[in-house]
Amino acid sequence: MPELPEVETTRRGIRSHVEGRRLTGWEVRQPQLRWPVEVPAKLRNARLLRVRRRAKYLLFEFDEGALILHLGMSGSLRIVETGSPPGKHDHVDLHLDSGYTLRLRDPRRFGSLHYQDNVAEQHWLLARLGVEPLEDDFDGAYLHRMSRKRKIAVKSFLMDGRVVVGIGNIYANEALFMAGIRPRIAARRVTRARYDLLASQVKAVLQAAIEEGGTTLRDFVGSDGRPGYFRAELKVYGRERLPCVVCATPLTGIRTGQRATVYCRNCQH
DNA sequence: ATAATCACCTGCTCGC
DNA sequence: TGCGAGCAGGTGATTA
Repeated sequence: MPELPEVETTRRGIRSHVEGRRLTGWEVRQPQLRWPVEVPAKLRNARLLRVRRRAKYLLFEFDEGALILHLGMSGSLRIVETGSPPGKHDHVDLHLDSGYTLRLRDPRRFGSLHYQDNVAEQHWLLARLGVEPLEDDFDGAYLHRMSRKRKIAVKSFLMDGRVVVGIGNIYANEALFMAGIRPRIAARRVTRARYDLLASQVKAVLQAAIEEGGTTLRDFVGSDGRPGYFRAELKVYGRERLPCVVCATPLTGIRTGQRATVYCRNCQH
């Protein structure tokens, strides 16, 4: 489940292989991802200037527009030699003038590939997104201000992409644990001071995961292309009924808004 | 307007 | 051993 750190790790892993290259062609073997795959004909021989990230989207910028890629739940990118045989779930190939191909694999097909002329952020998928969690405008004051009328669980609030992007289920659980906040508390009832702590813990856990991805980053050439998932560092996610790493109390597993939620009833209030 | 639910899709685990 | 059921999860669309 690529979350923001995994997407960022992917970006760093592939950028040196694609930036500055021309797109010589492509193959779309399965056009039905979450939305129909878009690769306009005018991109042939276009130069890929750079790869950026916005939320969990990877933006491949060309002179006149950008391809907008989302890895969904099961997507991954790898760099392969052009002509190497695709696997069952290798849905899209982008051929580069280096003799290599950027290959998208996505077994569950929750990912997407769109094209947007000019600035990628003008695309409807990106237009209403909230702030980036690692930028300075994401802080306790922002969370406090945005939550004043919100009755939803603070965990659901934290995962609302119109508020702040890139915080999926795994890191929402982790950040709330680190901040000592119970996931089901109404967002509007969390104090400014506690939002200060929550914002800083969100940054810390995402940054740590990105650095972990950097250290465990596999070679994106010829490998399976999947960055590490920070598994060893997770303190609550996937650990229901196991002892809390701080106080040894068995962790509580619940569901908030259809999502698996794990917390420590002793450490989080 | 906000909140809750649904839908998309496949691989994997589980119980029988 | 085989098989259906349930689950996982990002996020836009739909319903309440």
